[in-house]
Amino acid sequence: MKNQFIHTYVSVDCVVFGFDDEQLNILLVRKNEVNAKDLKLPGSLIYNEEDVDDAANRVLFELTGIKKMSLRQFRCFASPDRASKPEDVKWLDKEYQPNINRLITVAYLSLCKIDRKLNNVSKYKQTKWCPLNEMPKMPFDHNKIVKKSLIEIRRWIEYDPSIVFELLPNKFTISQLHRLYEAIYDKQIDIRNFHKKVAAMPYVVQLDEKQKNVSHRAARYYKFDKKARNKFKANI
Amino acid sequence: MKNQFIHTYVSVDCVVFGFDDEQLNILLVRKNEVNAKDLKLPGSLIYNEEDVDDAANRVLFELTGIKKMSLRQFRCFASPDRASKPEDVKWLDKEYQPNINRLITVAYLSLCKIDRKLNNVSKYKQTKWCPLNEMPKMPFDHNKIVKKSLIEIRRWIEYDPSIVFELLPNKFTISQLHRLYEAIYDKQIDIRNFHKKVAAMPYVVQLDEKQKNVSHRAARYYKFDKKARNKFKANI
DNA sequence: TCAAAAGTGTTCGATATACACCCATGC
DNA sequence: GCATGGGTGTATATCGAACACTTTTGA
Repeated sequence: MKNQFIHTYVSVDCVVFGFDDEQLNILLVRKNEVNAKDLKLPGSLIYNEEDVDDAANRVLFELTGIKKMSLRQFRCFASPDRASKPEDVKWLDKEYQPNINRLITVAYLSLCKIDRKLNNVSKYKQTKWCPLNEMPKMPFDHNKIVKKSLIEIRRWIEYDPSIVFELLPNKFTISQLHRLYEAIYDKQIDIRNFHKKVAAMPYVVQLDEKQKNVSHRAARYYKFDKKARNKFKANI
Repeated sequence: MKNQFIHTYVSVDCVVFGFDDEQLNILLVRKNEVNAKDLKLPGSLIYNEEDVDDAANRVLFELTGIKKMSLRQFRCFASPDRASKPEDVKWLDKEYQPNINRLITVAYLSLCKIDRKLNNVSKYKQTKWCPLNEMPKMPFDHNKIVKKSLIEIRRWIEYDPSIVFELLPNKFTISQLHRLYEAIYDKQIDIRNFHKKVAAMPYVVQLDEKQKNVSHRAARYYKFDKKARNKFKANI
């Protein structure tokens, strides 16, 4: 047995984005009491007969109860010292087993409606939607992963603009969609140009329904039409 | 020791693109005689104290003698059966050690001038630039990796158009650059519009030199100016 | 009637596309 | 002189950016 080659555990970590009508949030979890204050990205070691994509799907299913969430692998993080801080080693000891000297992780992006009822009870002591600008200090290199994920989510949306609707309720107003775009790109977007842009999306369809009991002109609701999206995609 | 979690070796595999003035090529290698006919992607298991990026740099350095080649991680391939074909297991036995039951790999893109003298002697029995449309059947999931890499290289170039110059000689003609773009995007590009496009790149600068001994009007040479590129980038 | 957010068009500049002929060179 | 590839300009369409006022509703 040559010893110079790494022989290691591999994990997945998921950066799950949500949108609270004001800003992007990321779903963090706390699993046990070792470091009571430490929230982290949801993740897991991967099993023997499991692909990394399947492991990410499993983690997300345990969190949300959704079988096949949209997800996108974006990077393997493998710095030799990413799991070497004493508190992180301690956490690994307790959560998995002692003597995990090194841990490689594969990071995933995913999107989730923020009002989705989560499987709080089963696996996690706590789950928390955390606004992007209030990220706590997290264990391992999770802060670095979140930072990189912001670049990737923009690239993902550029590649497939229709995924943003996974961040919105089934019916939404143009205004909500507008705020979402502003949050993602972190800049102001002219509302008139934005209306035109949305009008050019055949997969955003107007509903008959309007807002009720709002102290201003009621906004129309829209929905995302998946079939129209697929037809539209096929034409490009 | 819980047994259900994967405990595995991790490798890197590099898809190195080159351009032969007609089409894109990929650099394949053959390391030993076990499967004498099998060319594969250059790669290596990663060492104990090594990051994956460093491992990819090491593989590329051993191939080309270049210390810091441009490279880009694009995906972790971890299907449980990717290294389970008998001939692949046999290869791992011989090349590394027996009983590697599973192998996860992290795939990288890189670019190399095709006339670069390679370190043929040292490590590889054979290295070969292989045109994209003549890819042989390769071991593991290397054919799948190459397929995915084609999508990624376009995304990379869109993100940073100036990397294409790593595929061309230090001095090149517009015509060469034109053929390269056509090969990358696999479509015809109008030459007049292309000239305009190049003229708008401040980092592509005309040289005084022209082609010699060609049986047609001699083309001007151009070079890529890295400093101008960086200044240009900073302005965006 | 006031506050608050919804909804709506036009103009301009930049960028991408389509398209055809003359030029320089070696043989 | 001819075959081969090099080099050039103009017109049109498309897309994104800038910009301000009227409408609807509840309080």
